[in-house]
This record gives sequence, structure tokens and C-alpha cells, in this order.
Amino acid sequence: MSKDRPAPGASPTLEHVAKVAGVSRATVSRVINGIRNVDPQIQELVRQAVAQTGYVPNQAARSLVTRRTNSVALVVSEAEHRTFDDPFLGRIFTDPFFGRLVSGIMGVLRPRGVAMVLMLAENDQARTQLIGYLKQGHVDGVIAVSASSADPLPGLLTEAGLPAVLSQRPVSPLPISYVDAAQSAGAKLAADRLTERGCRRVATISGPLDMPASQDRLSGFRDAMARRGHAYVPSVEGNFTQETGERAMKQLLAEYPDLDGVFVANDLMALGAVLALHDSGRRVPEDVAVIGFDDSNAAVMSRPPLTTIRQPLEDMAAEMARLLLKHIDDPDSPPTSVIFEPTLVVRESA
Amino acid sequence: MSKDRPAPGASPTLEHVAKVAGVSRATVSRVINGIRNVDPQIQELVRQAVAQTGYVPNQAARSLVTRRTNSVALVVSEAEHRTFDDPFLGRIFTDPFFGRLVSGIMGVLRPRGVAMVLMLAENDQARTQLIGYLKQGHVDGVIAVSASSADPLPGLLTEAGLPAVLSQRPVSPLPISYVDAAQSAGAKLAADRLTERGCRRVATISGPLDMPASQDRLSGFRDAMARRGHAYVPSVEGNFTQETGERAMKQLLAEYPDLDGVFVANDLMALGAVLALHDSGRRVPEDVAVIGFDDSNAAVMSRPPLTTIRQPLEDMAAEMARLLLKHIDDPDSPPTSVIFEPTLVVRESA
DNA sequence: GGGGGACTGGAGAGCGCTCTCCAATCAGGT
DNA sequence: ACCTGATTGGAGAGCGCTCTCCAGTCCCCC
Repeated sequence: MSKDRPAPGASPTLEHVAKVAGVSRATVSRVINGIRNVDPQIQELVRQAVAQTGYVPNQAARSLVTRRTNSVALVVSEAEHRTFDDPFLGRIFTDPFFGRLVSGIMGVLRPRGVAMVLMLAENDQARTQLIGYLKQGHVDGVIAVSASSADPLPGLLTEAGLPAVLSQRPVSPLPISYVDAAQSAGAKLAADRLTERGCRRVATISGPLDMPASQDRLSGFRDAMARRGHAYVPSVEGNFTQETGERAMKQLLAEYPDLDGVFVANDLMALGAVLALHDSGRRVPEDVAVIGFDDSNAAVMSRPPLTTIRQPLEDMAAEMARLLLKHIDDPDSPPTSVIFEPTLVVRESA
Repeated sequence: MSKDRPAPGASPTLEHVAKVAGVSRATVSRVINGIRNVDPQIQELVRQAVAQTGYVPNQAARSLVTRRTNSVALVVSEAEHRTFDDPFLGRIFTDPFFGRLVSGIMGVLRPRGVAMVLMLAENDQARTQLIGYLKQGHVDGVIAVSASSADPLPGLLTEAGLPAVLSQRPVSPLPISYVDAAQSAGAKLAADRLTERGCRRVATISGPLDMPASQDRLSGFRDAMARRGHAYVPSVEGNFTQETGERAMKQLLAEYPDLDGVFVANDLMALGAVLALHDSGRRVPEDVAVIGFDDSNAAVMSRPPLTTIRQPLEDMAAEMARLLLKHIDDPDSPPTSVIFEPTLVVRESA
């Protein structure tokens, strides 16, 4: 196997390209990475040689010296053990919430030539393997989306010293950057809408109460309602799936048959709630007004379409990506949090 | 920066561990990779040194010499340009179809210590970047899921000479391995069920007809119906989303108001079809029987729950993973295809 | 007791790339 | 004509790891 021509099966290296272009390895490297002044004619020469040889830089060799991979991971993590048939994926992937996240992140990453790999950590075993994988330097940083707050991933990430950004406020304070929406402000929008519609007997279906986002939506809603003169707002806890939304609604109806308004902590559960209301012979919104949260596809698919609280997810995701890149560029930059304001989207359900 | 102690910020290397354990770099490498006979006492010594230093092998250095990354990509690809709000994710991610795929793949990969990264190629730009990324050797192989057949990805993969496995038969014959279900056999199950129920005026809603799977389901259904004495089965094309299923059903009802059975090429569209039937005042299954395909969550969520054709997706996914690993281990192993048999799952809609 | 084999551990050569020096070249100023 | 300084290209030292040789050790058997 000679130096100046790649073996038939092997891929060409910088060395080969340099040989073909009649320059040194260093010069080819410069052209490829676009640094320092290289004579335009030589640049052209090199480019032709690259095209001719079909050269593709070897990532391993490159990141061995640069300590960069130019890719980041989007990790979706869940505390409990689950298989993929379980509501796990139903909760994250199924929700267009997730698509909007990816979209916002890619919008920032793509132009900068950074690839995004998606990884799952659905149980402890997976999480351990994942941390090992990350520590080995496969990616430069991590954006973590937790489906529940008992999730140890944020802790593991800070421990491992990996550049990371969370998609929500961590349960316990952690020296880690995150992006979140002003949950209670969003809940207040819902409270305002329901009371302005004239709803008198209002209830709420909350998300899992071990999640900060769920807590904030619930307390924010109750506070706003209290300020409007509704001292007590009954609530039932769901887990963000359509099924639990339906069940929660049934339970509420059994206890408070004269309900005329309900705030549901996400659209998927709201979908279930609307179904339950239909089954009980109630009309939405004439008999009971329903407000969801997220403004996901589910909101539009619903009959009637859901009035809902929209989070600027794309912007939030873009901000996460930007924060992460900043941390990668400067590992010493201090943890930052950015909070976004939700808005009310009026459709037909309230 | 001395050789025998890592700089405060830097991570320890093999060299450091070797120093601590009082052995050579090669021996540490042997212990870590578990090869050849190393004296148990020395093994223990090395293991302690690893623990003490918190050593984690550097993936870049490792794969530079081994030419392995121990990770594979699951690529979800789409022909047309789309954003993530579009039905794209609605079609792949939203469908629990996808969760089952991931589950089956991980079942094979995890025990072998191979990581799976998920990548998206939702348009040509993304696809080009993706191919570049793959060629750079970030992963050892690719499992490709195409959402449409105009998708150039399979071609690009074979061209790039990457070990790859497709989740379905490629449109045009390609020297590439794939796993698929016996689509027409599945369609026949649906035809049998509908005719056995006594349905006389049967129609079908197909998937995008540029996809082999859609074609096979349609032609398989028509053939089976013909054999049962139904010479002509009207069909309308959808694109696997709930919305197009609804629209297709409306169109069918307008043309054939006396319909009493319909086979829909996937559950999501079947969901839409059931909605349209409801809207038109028809009962399912009393007035019109509906059979879906996939046996996804949607089938259970539906009212009434859908009778559907189930593909053994987990097994299929596991087989894909196995095929891929085989190709990675032996790049010269010939392309293979494996076909699985679908089954009828009876619920209430037919 | 000596020779041959099996087993263990070390030395060292790269894997393909980046990047820091350094040398060469050339223009301009004196 | 000579010096200065900018500009451009090359040489070569690693990045951290694996893996092929090789040398040393130990044991067994003749």
C-alpha cells in the first residue's frame, strides 16, 4: 500500500489529496478548514484534488486533535422504567410539542454545521450507557428534555461536567442552564379567559405534580382564579396522556356535575377531557368550556378545536441551542436561564 | 504538564492510568478491552487505577485506529421539503409505529453495547448534510426509514457504500438489505374479514401510491376481493395522515353512499375515516365496517377501537438491527431481505 | 538440569488530522 | 543594493489509542 495512492477499498486521506494537488498536507488542511491566507490558485488546485479523490475528512482523526465533534445530543429522558409501547413515547414523541422543539433547535444548529443526534434514556440502564457514551466525547454538548422530575439526568450531566441545557427548570437548583416558559403566567391567561366567558364552576386537570411545570400551572391557575374571587378550584392529576385526561374529566364530572369550565395542563389531556365531556352528553363550549396548554397539533385535531395556551416552543428551542453552543465555546460561561412568555390562542372550545 | 499526572482540567489518558497501575499502556488497553490473558492480579490493579483516575477512553482516539464507533444511526427520511409542524413528524414520530421500531432495535443493540442515534432528513439540504456526516465515520451503519418512496436516501446510502438496512422494500431494486412485511397478505386478511362479515359494498383508502407498501396493500386487497367475487373495489388515495383519511372517506361516501365496509391502509387514516363516518351519521361497525393497518395506539384510542392488521414491528426492527450488525462485521456479506407475516387483530370496528 | 513451548507484558509504530513553528518569497522603503 | 516585515507554504510534533512484534518468564518433560 503506497502513500501516494489510496488502496482500492480504503478512503483517501489528506496525504493523498496533498500528493494530487502537489502541495503539503498542511495546505490542504488549511483550504478545507478555510483558515489563513492560501493563494486562490492553490485553493482551486486543492479543491479540484479533493473532488477528484472524493476525499472526506476523517472525523475521528479530526476530533482527536480538535476535541470537537461538531455534534450535540438531544436527550429525551424519563425517570421510571418503561418500554416503548408505553405512554413514554406517547408522551414525548407523539406530542407535536416535540417536533417544534426539534425544528427550533435545527434552525440554529444547521447553519453552523452542527449535527443533532437524538438519544433516548427511558430507564436507568439506558441512562448509564448514555452518560458513558457522552463522556467518551461523542458529542460536544447535550440538550436534555425530561419527561418527569424524578429524572436523575440533569444531575448526572452536571456531575459529568458536560455542557448542557435543560428544556425546563430543574426540580432542585442545579448549576445548569435552562430555558422555560412562564408557566403560571400562562395559567393566568387561561383563568382570565374562563372567567371572562362567565364560567362560575371551574376545575382543572393538572400534569404530574412532581414536575415543576405542572406545579406552576396549577398554582398559577389557582392564584389567578382566587384573585378573581374563586377561592377553591378542584383539581385532578393526570400524566399528560389523553387517557388520563379522559379519566380525570370523568372523575371531576362525578364530583362536580355542574362544572362549566376546565383548564387542562396540556392539549393531549384536553383531548381526552373533551371526549369524556361528549360521552357525558355535555357540549363544548356551550355547557363546559375547555382550555388546553401547548398549542400542539392535538389542539387543531380536536372537535371542537381547542382554545389553548401557546408556548413559543421554536424560540425556546432555538435559545436552548444558542445557550448550548455558548457553553461549548466557553466552558466557563456561567449557567443561564431564559424564560419565555406564553400567549392565549382562541379557537372554539373556550 | 507532566506525563504522569493529568492537568487539573484535562481528563486522564491511558498513559496516566498505566503510570498509576505501574504497568504499560498496552496492558491497560488489554484489560479495558478484555483481550488476551492478563494476570488477574494485574487486572485488578488496573481496574483500581481506572477507578482512581476516573479514566474514560477517548472515543476519537479509539475509533481512529479501530475504524469503529460502536454506534449506528436510525435515519428518518422524507422526500419533500417539510418543516416539523407539518404532517412529517405527524406521520412518523406521532405514530406509535415508530416507538415499536425503536424498541425492537434497541433490544438488539443495547446488549451489544452499540448506541443508536436518531437523525432526521426532512429535506434535501438536511439529507446532504446527513450523508456528509455519515461518511465522516460518525457511525458504523444506518437503518433508514423512509416516509415516501421518492426519497433518494436509499440510493445515496448505497452510493456512499455505507452499511445500511431499509425498513421496507426500496421502490427500485437496489443492492441493499431490507426488512418488510408481507403487505398483500395483510391486505388479504382484511378482505377476508370484511367479506366474512357480509360486507357487500366495499371500498379502500390507500396510502401514497408511490410507496411500494401502499401499492402492495391496495393490489393485495383488490386481488383478494376479486377472488371473493368483488370485481371492482373503489379506492381513494391518502397520505397516511388522519386528515387525509377523513377527506378520503368523505369522498368515498359522496360517490358510494351505500358503502358497508372499508379497508384503510393505516390506523391514523382509519381514525379520520371513522370520524367522517360519524359525521355522516353512520355507525361503525353496524352500518360501515372499518379495518385499519399497523395496530398502532391510534387503533386502541379510536371509538370504536379499530380492527386492524398488525405487523410484528418489534421483530422486524430487531431483524433490521441484526442485519445491520452483520453487514458492519462483514462488509462483503450480500444484501438480504427478510419478510414478516402480518396478522388480523379483531376489535370492534369490523 | 537444560531445552522447548505456552503465556505475559512492554516497546513502538502508526491511525489521519491540526497547528505551531520556521523557512522561503516578495514587496517596499531607505 | 540591502534590510524589514508581511505573507504564504512546509516540516513535524503530537492528539490518545490499538495492536503487532518481541523479549522475558515460567513450567514441564525428557
